[in-house]
Amino acid sequence: MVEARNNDTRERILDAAERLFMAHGYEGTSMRQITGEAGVNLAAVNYHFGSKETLIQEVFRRRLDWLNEERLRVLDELEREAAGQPLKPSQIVDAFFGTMLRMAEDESRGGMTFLRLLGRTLAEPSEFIRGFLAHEYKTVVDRYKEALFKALPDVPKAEIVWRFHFMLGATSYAIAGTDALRLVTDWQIEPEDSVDRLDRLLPRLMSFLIGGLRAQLPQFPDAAVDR
Amino acid sequence: MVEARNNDTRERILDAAERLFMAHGYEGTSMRQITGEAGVNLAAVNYHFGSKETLIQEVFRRRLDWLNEERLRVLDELEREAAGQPLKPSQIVDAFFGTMLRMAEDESRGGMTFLRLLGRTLAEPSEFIRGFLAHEYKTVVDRYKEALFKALPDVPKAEIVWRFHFMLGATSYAIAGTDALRLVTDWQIEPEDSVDRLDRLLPRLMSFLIGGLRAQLPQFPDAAVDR
DNA sequence: CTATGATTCAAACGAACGTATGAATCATAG
DNA sequence: CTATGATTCATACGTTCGTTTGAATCATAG
Repeated sequence: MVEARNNDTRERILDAAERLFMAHGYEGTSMRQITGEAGVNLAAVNYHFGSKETLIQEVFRRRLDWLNEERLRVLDELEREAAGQPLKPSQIVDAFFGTMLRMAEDESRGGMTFLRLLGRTLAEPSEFIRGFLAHEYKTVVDRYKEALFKALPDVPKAEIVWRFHFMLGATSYAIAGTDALRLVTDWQIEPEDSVDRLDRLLPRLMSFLIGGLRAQLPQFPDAAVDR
Repeated sequence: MVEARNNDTRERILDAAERLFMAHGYEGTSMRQITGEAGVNLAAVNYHFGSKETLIQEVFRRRLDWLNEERLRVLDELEREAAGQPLKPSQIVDAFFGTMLRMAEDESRGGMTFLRLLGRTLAEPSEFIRGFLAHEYKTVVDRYKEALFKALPDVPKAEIVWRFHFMLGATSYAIAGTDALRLVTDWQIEPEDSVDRLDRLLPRLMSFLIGGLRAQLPQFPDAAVDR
C-alpha cells in the first residue's frame, strides 16, 4: 500500500487559512485567496480537507487541542500543589487566560496570528462553528468553573459564571486587536507599549480581570425592601 | 418639483438589514435576504442607499447618532452637577456603558437587536467599517477619556486607556450575546436570569467593569530592581 | 386632466463563489 | 522496471453575489 508522503501542502493551506481568516473573517475569505497565498492548486483544499467548513475546523483543532490540554495540565499541577486547599483566583485566571495569551510568543503554535483569529471568532461565531468551539472547550470550561467555585465560596455560582463570561469577552477583544474605536491605537503610546508587546499586555489584562472577578457584588433593583 | 413621499421602504430595509446583519454578520447577509425580509424589490437597496456598504453605515448612523449625543448630554449633566469636582469612576462608566445598555429596552431605538449588532461589529470590523465607527465615536471617546483621567488622577493615563479598551471588550461580548463557549447558556440559570433580562445584566456588568477599572495596578516584569 | 419626477419592478449583467471532474504527475512497493 | 495509489493540475460546473437597466407605476404640482 502507498501512504501519504507529504503534509507540506496541508500545512501551507492551514497556515494561509489561519492568517486570512484572522484578517478577513470566515465569510470574507475565499478558497482562491487561501490557495493563492499557500501557493497550491485550488482543488487542494477540497482534496485534503473536504470543504471550507472542515478546513476552518482543522485550523482551530490544530491549535486548540494543545491549548486545552495545557490548560488542564496547568490546573492539575496547581491543584496538586495546593493539596486540597482552594486555589487563589488569580492562579486560576492566569492558568486559563495567561496560558492562552502566552501562546502569542510561541510561533510554532500559531503565535499572535492564531490568537487574533481566536479572539475574533469567539465574538463572531457562525452558527456551525459555535457548536464546534463549545464542544472543544466543554471539558476545560467545566473544570475551571468548578475551580472558581471552590476558590470563591462566598460568591454565588451564577455570579461567577457571568464574570467568567465577562473575562472571556475582555480577553477576546484584547487579543483580537481590532480596537474598533481606536482607543489604544490612536493614543500617544510608546511603540513598545503596543498590543504586540505581550509582556506588557498580559499583566495589564490580568490586573483588570482579577479586579473584575473580585469586584463588589452587584445590587439588583428588585432587591428593594418594600417588595 | 416632486419630493419624496414615503420613507416606509427605507425604514423597512433598515430594520431588516439591522436584524440580518446582527444574526449573520455583514458578509454573511445578502441583499436578497434583506429585500426578501423587508418585502421590497431587490433594486430598492441600491436605489435608496447606493450600495451595501452605505447601507450598513446608515444602519449604524440611524442609532449611533442618538446614542453618542445622549452620552455627551449625560456627561455634560454630570459635570455640571459636580461643579468642577472630579466625577466618580462609576458615574462615568455608567454614563458610557449604562447608556448604551439601556438602549436595549427602547425598541424604537433598535432595542436588543441593534445592541447585539453593535457588540458583534465592534469585535469584527471589516476594514471599511472600522474607520467609520472610529470616526463616529471620536468626539465621545475623547471626552470620556478626559473625564476618566480627571476621576483617576493616581492612575497612569496609558493604564486608563487600556482599561477602557478592556471594558469595551467585556461589554461588546456581553451584548453580542454569542456566548461561544456556552458559559452562560449551558448553565442552570433561571429564565429570568437570561441575557435578555437587562435589569440583571446591567448591575452585573457594571460591578465587573468598575472592579476592573479600579483594580490594583499591574507589576511589569521589567520593573525588577537590577535593571 | 396632464406632465413630471420619484419610486417600484422584473429581468439581466458580469464576476466571484465553493465544489467537482478526469487526466497528468509523482513517489514508492513489489 | 512496472504497477499502484496518492497527489497535483487545469478546467469547468452550477449558484449566488452586488449591481444595473429600462420600462411600468405611482403621487402630486400645475
